[in-house]
Amino acid sequence: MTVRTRFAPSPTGFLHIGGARTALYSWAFARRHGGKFILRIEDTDAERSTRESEAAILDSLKWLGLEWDEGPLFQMQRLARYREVAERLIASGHAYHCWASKEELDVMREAQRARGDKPRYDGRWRPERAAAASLVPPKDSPPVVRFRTPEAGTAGWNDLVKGPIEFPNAELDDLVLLRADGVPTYNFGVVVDDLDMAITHVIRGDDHVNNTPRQIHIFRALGNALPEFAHVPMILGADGERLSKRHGAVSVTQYRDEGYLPEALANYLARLGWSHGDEEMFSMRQLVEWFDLAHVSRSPARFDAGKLAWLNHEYMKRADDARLAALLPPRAGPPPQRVVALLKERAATLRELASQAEMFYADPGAQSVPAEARPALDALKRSLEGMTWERKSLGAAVSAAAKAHNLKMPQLAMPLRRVLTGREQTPSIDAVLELLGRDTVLARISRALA
RNA sequence: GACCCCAUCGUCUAGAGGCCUAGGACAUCGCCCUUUCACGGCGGUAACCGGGGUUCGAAUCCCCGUGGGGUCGCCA
Repeated sequence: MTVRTRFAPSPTGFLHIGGARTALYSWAFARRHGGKFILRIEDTDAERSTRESEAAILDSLKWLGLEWDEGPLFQMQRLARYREVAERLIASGHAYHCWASKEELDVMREAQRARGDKPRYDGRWRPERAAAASLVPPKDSPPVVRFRTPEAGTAGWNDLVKGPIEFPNAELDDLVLLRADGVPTYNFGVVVDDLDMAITHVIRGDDHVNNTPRQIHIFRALGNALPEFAHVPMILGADGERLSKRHGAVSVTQYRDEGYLPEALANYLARLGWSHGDEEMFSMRQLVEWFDLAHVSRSPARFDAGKLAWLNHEYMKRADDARLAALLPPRAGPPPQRVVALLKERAATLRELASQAEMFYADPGAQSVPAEARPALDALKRSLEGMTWERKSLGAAVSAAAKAHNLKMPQLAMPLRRVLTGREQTPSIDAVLELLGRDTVLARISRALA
């Protein structure tokens, strides 16, 4: 049997890093086993689903390199199928119509809560109970379809990351399968789709653990074997709270926009909650080779922006100059590729790289020079005028000028940095001179000396 | 509150009864390199939540506490 996994986001917002990691694991697992990774869009929440979110999610997945083999498949295009399956469940006695209004249910839950009970549907429209209570279906309002959940016994499975999990059925109630308008609810859509798509391994967030027993009952009622389930823990903020906007960037697109490299984010996310011994840096290729559910952590992990930045920096240092240059905003001046070669080692993100690159593109304006450095700077200027414009000799010229005027290297190099770039923190001075070019260098020194 | 799950350095983790006087990485601290800032090199501080068992032996198994997270919708 070939492995088939899926990622099933609802298009109600950007792709969060938690979702991205789930998708990554799901993808890696499929690839690892030579299976298929399928994308499904759970757009049954008409209120909140948007095309923009859908596009953002697909973009994020592609950017991370998570290519899917089938889909995207849209639930709203499968309404007839859900209705058909619901009818089957009604026919077999596993589901029934319910006319309880939302107001009525609110009152019921309120009363349960007041009594200290867990709020849940009481099964009042189960056919036998409705008959016993002489309930009559109202003519004007169409019913929803509810699932008849077993009242005794338990539902359990062997979770591929958490191990055996079991819920008493008494904890569950009769959930809605189909709304009055025929749109399926989450738990029903998932089961029908996972069945139709022949999903073998359901890898999803921890927040779905409680839905699993309900889905198991539906799978069984439909007479089907269960897929394997694997619930991966949540990602929490640095403070241990559920990740939210106030923790800073939480969406994949935000990280992209802030200048992170996709392979770095993917690597970080993969490592956050999964391990292969002590490996910290690995390619997607290696991830696919190594990935296994057994080494996914069972407890939630805190997101560490500092470590992500470190990893990104590592990838930046190793990245191809031309590639990084192409990712920077275009500027007129020294060849971006050479600027990148000089700076990538000192920038943790593309954003930082771009801002540092400005030292080679923006005119720093007039800079003052300490009196003690003026004679040496003037001498340097003269020797620069006719010399070969090559890094090694440029460096020699600077140190010669400093020595001739009894200055320590920093006493000349620092003012020179300021004059040329407006900054005191730059790559080595000879490299700066070379890249800036003779005309610019001479013009700026003259201006400073004037 | 009920139910479910979890628990190793500040953080991410290695660890599947003896290999652990608990390893790695980020962060942090110190030293070295150095014309600045970085990079790099070397070194340090730092953890098995608590209590009971089981065992010749427990970070690893069991129980109870405690703590954390998740879920209790015609939202996914």
